[in-house]
Amino acid sequence: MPNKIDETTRSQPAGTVFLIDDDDFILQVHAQLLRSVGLDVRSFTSSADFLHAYVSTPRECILSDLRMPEISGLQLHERLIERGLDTPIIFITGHADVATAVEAMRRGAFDYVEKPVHGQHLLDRVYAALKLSSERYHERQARITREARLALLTPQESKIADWVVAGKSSREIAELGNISVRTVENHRARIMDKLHVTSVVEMVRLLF
Amino acid sequence: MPNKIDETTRSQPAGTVFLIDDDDFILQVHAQLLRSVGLDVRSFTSSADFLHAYVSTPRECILSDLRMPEISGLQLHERLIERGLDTPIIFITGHADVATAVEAMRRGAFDYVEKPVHGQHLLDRVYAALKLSSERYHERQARITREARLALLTPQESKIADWVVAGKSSREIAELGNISVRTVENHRARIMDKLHVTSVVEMVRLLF
DNA sequence: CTCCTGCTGAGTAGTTCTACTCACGCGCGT
DNA sequence: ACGCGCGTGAGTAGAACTACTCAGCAGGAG
Repeated sequence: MPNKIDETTRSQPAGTVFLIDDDDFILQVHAQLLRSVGLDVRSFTSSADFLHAYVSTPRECILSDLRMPEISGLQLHERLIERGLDTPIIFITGHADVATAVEAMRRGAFDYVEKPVHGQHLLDRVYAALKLSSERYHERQARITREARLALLTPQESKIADWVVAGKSSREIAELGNISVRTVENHRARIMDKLHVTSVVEMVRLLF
Repeated sequence: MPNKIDETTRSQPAGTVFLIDDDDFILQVHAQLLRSVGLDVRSFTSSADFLHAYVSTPRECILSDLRMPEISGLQLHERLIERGLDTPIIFITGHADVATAVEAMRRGAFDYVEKPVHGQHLLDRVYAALKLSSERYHERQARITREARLALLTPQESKIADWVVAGKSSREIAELGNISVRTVENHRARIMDKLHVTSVVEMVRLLF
């Protein structure tokens, strides 16, 4: 029946690799390697080009040269972090020094590979990076959902929600907030409604 | 009144540094630097000596040479990981190569410093490592407490506890376990008692 | 065999939560 | 001025949970 695999299904187990290198030849060699195993490859000859075109996907990683004109690999990494992005990034370099390598790793680079690159080794690292990316994507999605729900709450409601999650009973909350128990119960009902939960336990699991 | 500061209070804000280097001179230089800022320093001339004497403390880190006879720094790190220990480890090395450095960082080393060592820089990294150690210590303590509580539960009780945390009501649990609602309620009471919690919310926060 | 623990079940009573409904006052924007 | 969102409060009813007590039965340890 399914003679046509849709985009989502196809890109899910594979993934996207953003390739950045100022050397066109290297770019093509790496692209070919990655494409040969079914990965979606996007090539860029400069950090600026990449930063301009980059749109986050659910399962991705960055494979970047370290030494490049204008925006170096480390600077690129910094820019991404500034944007709040935690896409796994693998650096490839020919002329490596220990200090730079350690600095890159300390700042959270996923890996640091020296040229000449060994094909299978690179693929292994790329797959590991993609796996991490996928995990982070799902965490992020969960967080976004949670925050969207929280945003629906009025200030008073979220204050009361915090107390509920802290384990306070309606009566205790009433005392803490100098309001009646009935009002607390009304707020609780509205909170549960807005958060789409049916019990306190679900609510705690969502907000804790 | 408190003219005598007890051991706990004194070692809390400072911390312990385990120093490992096969070069006695280096060992003494580093020890002096660290002791000058009030840190508790334990020196070892080999990984084996250290591994034999090592007892975990709440706030500590390891400062180890990388290249040593018999058990190298990387191997030492591996042994620690095998033992389930995540003590922050800072490697110091004179003859560094990028591959080793990256490998060490990838495996979770806290930092990797090249000789000659800049005093203040090293101290900064040591303090950061101690901070991480302290955080992990508290997390670990919390986990141990939780597991100790869980161990008190009988098999049936922990099964029911899981269902409660999953948001099931007593009636639902009764159906799932083919037992009466009253029995579930009895188990719940005993569970809350054993876990030292006074509400379902506390229980969820403890076990989730 | 007897004792102890774990699992099961129930009675009773009280507290707490949930699900509805309705209502008043305040401030804000049209 | 009017509507609307927000916070406040309440009535009613039922469901769910908590806190005690008691008790039978199976299985393992002594």
